[in-house]
Amino acid sequence: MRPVQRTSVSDAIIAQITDLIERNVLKPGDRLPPERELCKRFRVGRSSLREALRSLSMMGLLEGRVGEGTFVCDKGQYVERALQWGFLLDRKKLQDLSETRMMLESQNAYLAAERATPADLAAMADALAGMAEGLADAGRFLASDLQFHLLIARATHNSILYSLLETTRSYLQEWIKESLAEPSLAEHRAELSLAEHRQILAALQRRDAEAARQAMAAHIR
Amino acid sequence: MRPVQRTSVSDAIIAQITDLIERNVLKPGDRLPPERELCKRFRVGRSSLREALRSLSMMGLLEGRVGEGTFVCDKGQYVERALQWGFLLDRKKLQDLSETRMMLESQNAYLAAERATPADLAAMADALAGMAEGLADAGRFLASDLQFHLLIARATHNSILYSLLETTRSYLQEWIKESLAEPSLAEHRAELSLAEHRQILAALQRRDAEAARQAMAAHIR
DNA sequence: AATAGCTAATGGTCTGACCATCGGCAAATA
DNA sequence: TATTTGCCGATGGTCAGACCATTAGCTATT
Repeated sequence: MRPVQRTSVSDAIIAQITDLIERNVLKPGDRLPPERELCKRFRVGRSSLREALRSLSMMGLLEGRVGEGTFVCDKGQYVERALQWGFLLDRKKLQDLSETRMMLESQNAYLAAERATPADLAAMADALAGMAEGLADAGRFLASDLQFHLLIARATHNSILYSLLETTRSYLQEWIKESLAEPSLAEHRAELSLAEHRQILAALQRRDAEAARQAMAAHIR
Repeated sequence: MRPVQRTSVSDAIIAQITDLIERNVLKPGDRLPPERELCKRFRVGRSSLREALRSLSMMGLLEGRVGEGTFVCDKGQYVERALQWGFLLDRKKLQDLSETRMMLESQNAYLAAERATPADLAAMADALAGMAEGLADAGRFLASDLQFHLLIARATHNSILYSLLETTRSYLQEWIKESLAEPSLAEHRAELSLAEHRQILAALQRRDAEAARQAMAAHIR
């Protein structure tokens, strides 16, 4: 004998809808049928359906607009929502997350050195140029900085690694902002950061994987 | 003029409850008042309340047990769950996943070499013994194998890394099973695998992080 | 051609009801 | 006395129906 499988109606609906989104039957921007219609199709009450939709909204997969309908969010939104609960993180967890990110980034740099296409490298160079131009404009500098890191992840041509790094994106952004926060050191730090990024890019262009990894590790540290 | 803030009842409830948990007024294991009671306190309908509770359950903050009540989950599993949802969406790429796993495992070995406690190492030795005894018993061998890898992840004492590896585990378990499936090679492979595990453990015991990483990388490759 | 008003559709919320399950208690049983 | 059985109330899970606020799109007035 073994524990019987006890399924909840809402969970079943959640599973079905996420499956549809995964299989791309429901594409970002698509509108779902009205709730009352879904009730009839799923043969469930509106409460159960709404609990499911609410959970999916909370995860950033769906978005309900009064009077219009329920829509599929474009991918990537779910991460922001999820990490919006960041304030619940205790210190240990922040440390763990930071460590995980550093590991991901340095290893990404290693893989990127082996796999980056000329187009990838050109995009990174662009991002670096953006950082250089934005030395005085903190907002632009940060945006270019973030883009640079994401471009490296993309250059691994590994969707999982990219998605993992993107998951930590908002946390990453906050971290970058803080690291440049002190007004007195801002300029100096920015220049230092820029120099480090140039080292990373140089290693990538040389296809020197080990150097790229170490440069990235040093940069983040 | 600016867009007026339109607050949703469920969101307000979610905010209140998460706030209570954050301030530790609600501790893990605590039981919430019954739903009908909460309705009266919050002055809301049961639908809205349940949508809120359902979302919190989905995030791993609460857990509802029929006939008993609603309880606060222990040890925030929310981040892990968020990450889990994160890349649940674009699997399909076993190659990428496999590569990610190799990266995680080798890096885990590196960290574990620096941080494993004597108890961690002892547990790994036990798992290795289990593998040795299970050379003839495929099921037991695989179970010990899996446990060994999880123990390494645990030895990093980084909850995020552990949960990431555990998540990839379910996807790759089938694959591991198949890799040992060929009857002719089974014994040979198992012995080889055992030897490789011994090398990894030896490196961990020597606190040789680099060797541990390389041994793990070689093993998985 | 532009605006104001109307209408239907839709998500958001509330209420009341019924069901399945669980814990605890009392009665029946050994 | 100790154990089992059956029952009852509490609770989460589900359903159905209703009302409200908002939205888009159409219509008629200006």
